[in-house]
Amino acid sequence: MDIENEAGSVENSTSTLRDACLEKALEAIREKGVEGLSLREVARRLNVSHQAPYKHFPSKDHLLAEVIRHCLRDFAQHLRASRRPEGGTPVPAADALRSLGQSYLGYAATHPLEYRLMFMTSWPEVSRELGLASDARAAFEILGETLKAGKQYPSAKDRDRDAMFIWSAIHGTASILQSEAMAYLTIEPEEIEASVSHGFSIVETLISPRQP
Amino acid sequence: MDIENEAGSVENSTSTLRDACLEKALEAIREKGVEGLSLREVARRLNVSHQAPYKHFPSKDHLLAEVIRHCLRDFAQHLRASRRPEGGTPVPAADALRSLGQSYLGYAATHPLEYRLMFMTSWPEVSRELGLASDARAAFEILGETLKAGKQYPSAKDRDRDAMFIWSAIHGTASILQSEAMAYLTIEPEEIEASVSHGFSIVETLISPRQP
DNA sequence: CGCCAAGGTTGACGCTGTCTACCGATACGG
DNA sequence: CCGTATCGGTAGACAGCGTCAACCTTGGCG
Repeated sequence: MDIENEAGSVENSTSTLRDACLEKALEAIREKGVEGLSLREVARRLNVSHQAPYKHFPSKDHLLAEVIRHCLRDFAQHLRASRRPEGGTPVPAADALRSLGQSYLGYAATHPLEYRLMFMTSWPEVSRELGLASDARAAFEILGETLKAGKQYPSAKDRDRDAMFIWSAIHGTASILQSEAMAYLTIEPEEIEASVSHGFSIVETLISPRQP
Repeated sequence: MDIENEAGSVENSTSTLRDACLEKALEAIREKGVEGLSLREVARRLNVSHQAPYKHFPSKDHLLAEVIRHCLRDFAQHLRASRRPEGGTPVPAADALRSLGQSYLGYAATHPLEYRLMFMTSWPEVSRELGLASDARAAFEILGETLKAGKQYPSAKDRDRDAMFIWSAIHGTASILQSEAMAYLTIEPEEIEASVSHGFSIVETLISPRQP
C-alpha cells in the first residue's frame, strides 16, 4: 500500500510490490547476511503487513530463489557486455577470453554479495523446481561461445573440457579472493594482482598453444 | 546428564558434552542443512535441556565455528596423509602433486558437507576472533610444501603464484563438482572424469614445463 | 563447615515463518 | 445493475528459534 515510488520503473507496472520485495530483500541481505534475511523485515521496509509478501511469494525460499535468479541474469548480461565494451565494436577474438575473465572477476569484486548468493550459497530447495539451473547454464555458455570463436576445436567435448577447466580456475580465483580466508589473511594487493595475472597467462597459453 | 556413551572415546574425557555437541551439530547439519542447525535441536538429540550447550559455547555461532575448525583440521590431516599413503613410504616427488590433488578432490567428494562448511559457507562473525583462518592456512601450506619439494623456484613469490593458481583451479573444480548447478545439470560422469583429468594434466605441465 | 564455581535445570522474552480468517476493491457474467 | 469471485491487502495465532535470567545440585577446597 505504501510502496515507495522509486525513480523511473514506468515500464514495469506489473505487480510493483513483487519487484519491491526483491529489491528490499537484496538490500536486507546486504546489511544482515543471507542468514539474517527475514520476510517480516522485508515487509517492514516496505511499510506493509508481514503477510503481504506472501501474496507474491509462496514462501521465504521462493523469494530467495527469485533474488538469486535476478542475480544470475544480471551476471550473464554483465559477461555479455564484456564482448562489446561501450563503443559497440566487438572485442577481437584474441582478447575476448581475457576480457571475459576480467569481466568475471570484476563482477565478483564489485558485487561480492551477488556472487556469493549465486555460487557460494546453497540454493533453497525450491530452486530445482523453479528452474534456476537453466539461468546458471546461460551464464556458463557465454564462456563456451567465446572459446568457440577463439579456437578451432576437434570436437565439442574438447571445447567443453577446456571450458570446464577455465571456469573452475576462474571461479576458484574469484571465490578465494573474497573468501573468509582471504579476508583474514594478510597478503599484499600487488601480489594478488600478480597471481591473478599469472593465472590469466596460463589459461591463455592453454588456449593458443601453437603460436610462438 | 544423559549423554550417549558412544563406542570408545576413552581418552577424550575432558568435557564430554562439549564434544558430543560438536558431533551432534555436524549430524544435524547433515540432515537439515546449515540454515537448519539449531542449538535446541542439538540439545534434544543429547537428551539435555535447551540451555546445556550454552555452558560450553557462548553462542550458536561459536558452536558452528568450532565445528568448522574441526573440519579444517580433519581436512588438513587428510591431505597430509596423501603424501604417505598407508604403507609408510612417501610418494615420489613427481607424483606428489597429482596425489595431493586427488586427495583434495576425494575429500570434497566424500565429505561434501564438511567441504561446503569450510569453503562455501560464510563463516560466522566470531570465526575471526577464534582464529579459524590459521587452521585454514595450515591446510593451504601443505600445497606450498608439496610444490617446494617438486620444483626449484627462483623465489617464494613465484612458488606462491603457482600455489595460488593451483589452489584456485582445484577449489574451483571441487566446488563446481558439488555445486547446485552440477546437481541440476545432466552431464555424463565419464565426461566429468575426463575434464578433471584434463585439468590435472594442465597443472602438471605447468609445474614441470621443461621435460619432454 | 562455609563457600564458590561448574554444569545442569526451568522459565520468559522477542524474534521468526507460516497457517487461517477476514476485508475491500475491482472485473465480469446474468 | 446486481451478485459474486478473485486479487491483494490486513490482523491474529501458533510453534520454534536464540538468548537472558534465575535457580538448583554437586564436588573440591580453605
